[in-house]
Amino acid sequence: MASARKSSKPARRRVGRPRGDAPDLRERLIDAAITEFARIGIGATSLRAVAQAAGATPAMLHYYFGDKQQVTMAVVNERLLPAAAPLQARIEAAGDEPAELAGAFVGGMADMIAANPWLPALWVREVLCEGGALREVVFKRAVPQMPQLLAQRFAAAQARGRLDRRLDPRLMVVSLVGMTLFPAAGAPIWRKVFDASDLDSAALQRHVLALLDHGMGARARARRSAS
Amino acid sequence: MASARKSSKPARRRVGRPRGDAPDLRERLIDAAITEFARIGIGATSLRAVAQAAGATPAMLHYYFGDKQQVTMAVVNERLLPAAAPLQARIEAAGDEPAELAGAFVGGMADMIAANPWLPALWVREVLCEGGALREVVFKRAVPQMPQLLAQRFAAAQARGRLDRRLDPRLMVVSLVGMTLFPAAGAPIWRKVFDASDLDSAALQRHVLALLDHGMGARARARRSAS
DNA sequence: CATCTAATTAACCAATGAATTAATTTATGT
DNA sequence: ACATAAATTAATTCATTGGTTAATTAGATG
Repeated sequence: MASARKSSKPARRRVGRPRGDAPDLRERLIDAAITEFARIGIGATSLRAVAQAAGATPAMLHYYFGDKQQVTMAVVNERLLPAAAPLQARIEAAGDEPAELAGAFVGGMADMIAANPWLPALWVREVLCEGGALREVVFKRAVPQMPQLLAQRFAAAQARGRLDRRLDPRLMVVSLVGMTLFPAAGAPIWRKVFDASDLDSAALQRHVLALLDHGMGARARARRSAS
Repeated sequence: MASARKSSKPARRRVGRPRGDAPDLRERLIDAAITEFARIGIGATSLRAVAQAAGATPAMLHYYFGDKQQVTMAVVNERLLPAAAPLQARIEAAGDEPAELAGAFVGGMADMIAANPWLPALWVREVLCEGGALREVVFKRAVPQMPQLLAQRFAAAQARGRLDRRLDPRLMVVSLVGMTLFPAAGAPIWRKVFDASDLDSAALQRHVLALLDHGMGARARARRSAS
C-alpha cells in the first residue's frame, strides 16, 4: 500500500519490463501472501487477491513461483522458519532452571511476535490446528526439535526436584504456547471484549511469568525465586 | 425405453422424494458442515464437499438453508452456541474463590470439548483468530458476557486479596482459554510431536489446575488450598 | 547498435464454486 | 381418489479460481 504514484493519472502501467525502480516484487509478493494467509487462512486466499495486494497480476506469481503450493513453500522457507530461528537459539542458550527456560520462551516468543505480527495467526491456524495447511510441511523440517528439547529439559529439571511433580513436562510446553502464541493470535478479540487497549506485550509477559512462578494464590510474603 | 440403468446397480437414488426412511437430512447436513468447517476452515470449505459428506447434493443445502451464509448461521445457532451454554452455566454457578472459578472453567471446558470434538478447532480458527469468519456473528450474541463475567469475578477476588496482585484478571481468562481450548485444538499435533498418546483430557486438567494452583516451583510440602 | 534476457500486462482456458430451477417422486390431508 | 405439500436429483447459470501463454517493454551484454 501507499505506493508512490507520481503522475496525476492513475498511470495504468503498460506492458513490459518496468523502469528501474521495481523494488523486488518477489519479496513483496511473499509479504502479501503472508498477510492474506494470516488474515483469512491459506485455503481461503486466492492468488488473485495476493497479486492485487502486491500491486501485481496473478501471472507474476506464476512467473516467480509456479503454483500456489510453491508460493506457500516460499512463505514457509523464507519467512516462517527464519522467523522462528531466534527463538530456538534463545531457548537452547537458556539455563536449566524451569524459571529460566520459561523466561527464555516467553521473552523469545514476544520478540518473535513483535518482529513478525503475521506469525501468530498463521501459525495457530495453519500449523497447530488440525487440518492446517502447513502441518505436514513444517513438521518435515527441524521444527519439532524445539518443543521436544524444551520438554526434555523440563523433565530433567523435574527429575532434579526443580519442577513440581504434578506437572507434566510435555504439557508445560503446550501450556507455554497456549499462554503466549495463542493470546497473540487472538489479541484483537480479547482486546475488544475486555476493552483492554492498555494490555500490551509487556503486560502479558509479566502476567504469564507471574502465573508460572507461583500460580494464582495470593501469598502474603512473595517468595523470592532464584533468578 | 430410454431408461438406462435400473437393474444390477443397486445404489444410484432416483429423482424424487425418498421412501420414508430419511433420517433428518437437515441435521446431517449441519453435522457435515461443522465437521468440514472445523477440519479445513469455513472459507476453504465448499458446499459441494458438505453435501457430499452428508450423502446429498448441493441443491439440498439450498433447499434447507438458502446460501452458505445461512448454513453458517445454522451451524452457529444450532450447534456452536448451544454447545457453549453448559460451560457458561457452570461458571455462573461456581463460587467466588479463584480456585473454584478456575476449576469450573477447566472442568466445564473439558466436558464441552468431550461432547463436541469439532468445537476447539472451529472456535480457535473462526472465532478467536483474527479474520475468523464467525467473529462478527458470535460477538453479536451474548458470548462476550462469559469472559467479562469471569474477569470481573477474578478482579473481585483480587480486591479481596485472594488473587495475586501481579496477575491481571482479564489475562487470567485469556490464559485459561490458552491452556484448555487451544491445547484441544492442537492436540493431534503435540500428541504426535511428544509421542504422547497417554496424555488424555484428565491429564491435561490435572496439569493445568496444578499449574494454576502453585506455578512451576517444586514445593517440599504441597500447600493445601481451600476448596 | 544489435541482440539477448528479465519482467511485466492482457487475455485466455479449464475447473470449480455458489446458487438456482425444472422435473420427479413420495407422503399427507381431505 | 385427488390435490397439494415435501423432498429429492439432474442440469444449468454465472462468477471465481488456479494456472498458462503471447506480446511487449526495459535493461544488460557484446
